[in-house]
Amino acid sequence: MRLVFMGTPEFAVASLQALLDAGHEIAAVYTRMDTPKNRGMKLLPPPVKVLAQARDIPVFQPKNLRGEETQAQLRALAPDAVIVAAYGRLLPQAVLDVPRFGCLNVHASLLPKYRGAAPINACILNGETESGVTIMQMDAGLDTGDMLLPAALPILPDEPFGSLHDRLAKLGGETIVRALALLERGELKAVPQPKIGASYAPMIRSEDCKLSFDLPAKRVACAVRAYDPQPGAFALLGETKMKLFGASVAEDEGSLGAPGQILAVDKSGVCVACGRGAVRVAQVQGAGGKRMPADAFFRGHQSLLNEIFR
RNA sequence: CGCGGGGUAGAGCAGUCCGGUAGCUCGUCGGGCUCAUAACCCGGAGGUCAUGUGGUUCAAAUCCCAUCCCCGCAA
Repeated sequence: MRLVFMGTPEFAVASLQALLDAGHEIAAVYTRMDTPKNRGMKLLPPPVKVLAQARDIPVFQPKNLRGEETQAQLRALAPDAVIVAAYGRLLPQAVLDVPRFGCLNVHASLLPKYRGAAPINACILNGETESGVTIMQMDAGLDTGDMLLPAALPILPDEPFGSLHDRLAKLGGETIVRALALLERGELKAVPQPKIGASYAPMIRSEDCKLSFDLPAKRVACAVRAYDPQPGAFALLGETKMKLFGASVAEDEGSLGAPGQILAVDKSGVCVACGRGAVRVAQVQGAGGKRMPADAFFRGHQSLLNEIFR
């Protein structure tokens, strides 16, 4: 099939790769503009652009898709379908109307749950045991279009965001390829999203990553995992901003100390008291430092052992 | 020229301001204790203090200069 692909981050790369591997013709790739990133504010291309250029696929990076010229350009590409995966831009109705089969979206949740920008994080934050991807027929709303093909995936015990992200990205690629095969045979059925059970997963703000040890251990552990490895859940230990990774529930019940108090450090990590129970955190990252095993960190920062996470 | 931290033993750090014997917590090796141990006790090995064979000095991990490398924040 002749396709146009729209996507930006690492999550979308897996889908683009899968479409290429499946032999689809990618007429062009739309992605967001290069943005200043990293040390020195270097201008970096989005991951999708890197892959597209490596395959000599034309890349377009319009500011948005509302312009008349941009839309004419898309029409000229004459795609059978537009595949969208984490593009980060809204598609106006004029764009949705261009392809014969419309625009299909790869969304990283089992709709109608977790519509929006950060479904994977929200899913882990809420302690879900199952997630998945949904191929959706896009409409003018935000992730409100008809469902075409869902694919579920169990979340592993203590699985961090990064791991689930990678597995969902892979599943997304497999599922969009499968969906297109069904579409070509006319076997893809559109099912409206149920009204009940819909939820919205907003973009992550940095303050969302601030941990509160007053919460039960289970919720603290979920919060750590939801932002592991990026951008990293954090708390203050003394004057130092500490990021925490690799959390699991150490004790489910009871009060073992003041919330945020360090109970023990060993090879498996640092054990921190919560409002109820305690969590074990395997790795930490101090201000200006790199991520390392908790026991290694505290070996060199023993005075911090008496501080309270807050 | 976005802001900032750092390079000292296998790991994580202190020492640098105020130059003067290379230190801490671990790991490792050997020995001891123990029914036993990831526990405890004793002992040992392991460092050109990133680089220059740079400058200052009687003397540089420490002060000055230059170069290389690493990392965090923010987006």
